Amino acid sequence: MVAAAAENSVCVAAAAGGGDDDEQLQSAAADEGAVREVAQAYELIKTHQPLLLLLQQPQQLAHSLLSQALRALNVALSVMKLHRPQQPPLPAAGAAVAAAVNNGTKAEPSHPSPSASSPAADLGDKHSGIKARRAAKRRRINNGEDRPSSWGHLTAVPYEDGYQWRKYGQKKIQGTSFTRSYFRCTYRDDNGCQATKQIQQKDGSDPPMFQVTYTKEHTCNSAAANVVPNNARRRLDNGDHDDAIWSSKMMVIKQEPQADQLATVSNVLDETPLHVCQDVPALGSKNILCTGTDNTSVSDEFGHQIGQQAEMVVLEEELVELGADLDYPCFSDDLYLDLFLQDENFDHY
DNA sequence: GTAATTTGACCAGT
DNA sequence: ACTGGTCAAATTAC
Repeated sequence: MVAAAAENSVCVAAAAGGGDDDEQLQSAAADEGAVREVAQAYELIKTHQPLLLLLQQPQQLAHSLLSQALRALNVALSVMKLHRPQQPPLPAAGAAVAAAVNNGTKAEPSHPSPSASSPAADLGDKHSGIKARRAAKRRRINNGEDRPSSWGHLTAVPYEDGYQWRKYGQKKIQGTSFTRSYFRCTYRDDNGCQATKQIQQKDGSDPPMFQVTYTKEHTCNSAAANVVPNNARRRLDNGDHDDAIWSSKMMVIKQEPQADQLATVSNVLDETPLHVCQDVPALGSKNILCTGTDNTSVSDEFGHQIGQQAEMVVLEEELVELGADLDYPCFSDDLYLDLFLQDENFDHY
């Protein structure tokens, strides 16, 4: 949950071209979906927090986990809100979404209405054909026939999104050093779920960053069934990782064993119906979290020593400047937020 | 045997 | 013609 929530903190619109009406619509819809998902997770944890604090032992660990997860989600919402100030109102989002989005300034939709350009003006325009097609697409979008549903984010853990995917293709993309992998929902044939996902490794950094692009919403109920797909787990178990992406994943798992473990913990918190990672060591044996103000050295959920207390203060100030609501007393850094702050390309999305 | 991945081929859009 | 996305037969793993 923490990882997934933090991933969403760098959630961006996938349309890279920019400057087009359709892409603005897509971007708005993408952000809308991202905010909705984060808010849903936020509300879920918030609702179950009292119960978990009663049942989980040790309570301190449960408290730390929940606090960090809530904080990560809260920061993600704040950051998304900040970077999309002209986001149109959300249609049917929950109370958390409304509270989070309405907390700040809210402007009218930035994209012009379809009626902004008159049909008469389009006539005689040498680009009337293109405009007509765009208008037709807008009509399809408005009618729900061709709803824009492409969104993506930059992440170090491209496989851990709670859904099960089946790889159906891989391609070398022009101008990139790494192949792009294509996935579709495992339940496409069973449930007709049309969700697809593309994973493109962006660089060879440590950890490697991946651009993950989703298309179409899930219509199945496979969410959170597995943090790491079974097929990926199988391949990792076998040490079969010739593919650049698989090897990258292997690297992530090998270098950050706690990441996989934390995802498992998050799974438990999510009331996951199917829990497949029951062979991991006991929580107490791992340094998953290090929170609080007394620590001189701070670790992220992967166990990285990410800095001293003073650096945490600096990071917190940066977040406040970004508009994040750091209203959680158990503040600690996490890798993804760190990556977000370091991501110079973020503004381009 | 079943299910998932790999990879070259095919197709549509530009 | 080129490129990205998908298909499907072959291959691999359990």
